Amino acid sequence: MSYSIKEVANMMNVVPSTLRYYDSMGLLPNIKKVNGRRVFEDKDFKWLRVLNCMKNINMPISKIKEYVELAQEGDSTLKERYNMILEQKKIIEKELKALEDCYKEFEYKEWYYETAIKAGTEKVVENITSTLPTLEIDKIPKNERKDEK
Amino acid sequence: MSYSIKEVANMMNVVPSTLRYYDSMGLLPNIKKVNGRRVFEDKDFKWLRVLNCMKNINMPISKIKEYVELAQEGDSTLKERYNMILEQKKIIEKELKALEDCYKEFEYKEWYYETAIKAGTEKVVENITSTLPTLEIDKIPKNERKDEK
DNA sequence: TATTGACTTAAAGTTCACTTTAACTTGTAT
DNA sequence: ATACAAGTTAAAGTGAACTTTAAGTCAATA
Repeated sequence: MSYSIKEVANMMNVVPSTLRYYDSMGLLPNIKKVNGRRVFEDKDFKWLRVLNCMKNINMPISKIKEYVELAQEGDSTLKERYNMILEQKKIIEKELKALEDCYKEFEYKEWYYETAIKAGTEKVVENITSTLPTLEIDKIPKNERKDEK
Repeated sequence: MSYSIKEVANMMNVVPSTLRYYDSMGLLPNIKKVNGRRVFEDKDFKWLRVLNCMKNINMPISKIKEYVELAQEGDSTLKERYNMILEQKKIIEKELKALEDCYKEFEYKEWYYETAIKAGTEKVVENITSTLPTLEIDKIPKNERKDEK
């Protein structure tokens, strides 16, 4: 099967011009062209899935491009790519942790507003909040902070 | 206890000018000023934690500002704020799901490169990948896709 | 044959979230 | 007294990731 740029854009939940932009940045190597038009084939989706994933974790285009270029060079770059994957995995782990902490904060806020709405005022709830556990902001270790010298 | 802008910036892992920018955008209401200088107090950290959290989930500044303005208006906006929280909770849930799927993809990639490096070539692994489960990109329901008409 | 619709490129424009700069004020240390 | 460090504002600058525009190509249909 083959797919037009519009079809693939729909699958990835972006507009066609975004895919053209990615292509112009070198993120879509080896895409077939027929009469000057991009034709996506089943084999391309293996990479599109990874690309979609890299975009989801806000990996910068420059970094994705770097990965693409290494992949183009073949087996000699296996270790480098492996290391990139390990590094990104760590970044995802951090992001997941941050998101989970935020989720907890929002779960608390949900309860906060439910309680406040029942009482008709948040004055009541505000006093309870003082017993909240400390959150991410308090847990950032000194040595990981910016602007320290 | 009171804290300078630099101290608070360190705690939030940003630079002072970022906090000044947030302030200029209305994200830091009711911050005390002494001799024209911002002085952060313990009571401010309740909001700073929430702000930190909202930034973590990439909530746009305009939306955060909206929330701040509602909070400034007092109890009459409790329901509106409650709904914003519920909406954001849903967004976090989606983001968490996407991140988890990406994590799986990267776990697979880790195995992929470990196998390829052992074999000295990725040719061997490429054949195995065909049996991989489909990922997020294939699961996006038609009606949630952009550019459809 | 003419029109329509989906594509193409190159280049300019937009948005967002900072970041930097320049000129200035204030409190503390020498 | 003077210099320094750390803060201040307003305004201009930056970088990333698109998005739009303008002008054109091509294949299928009226």
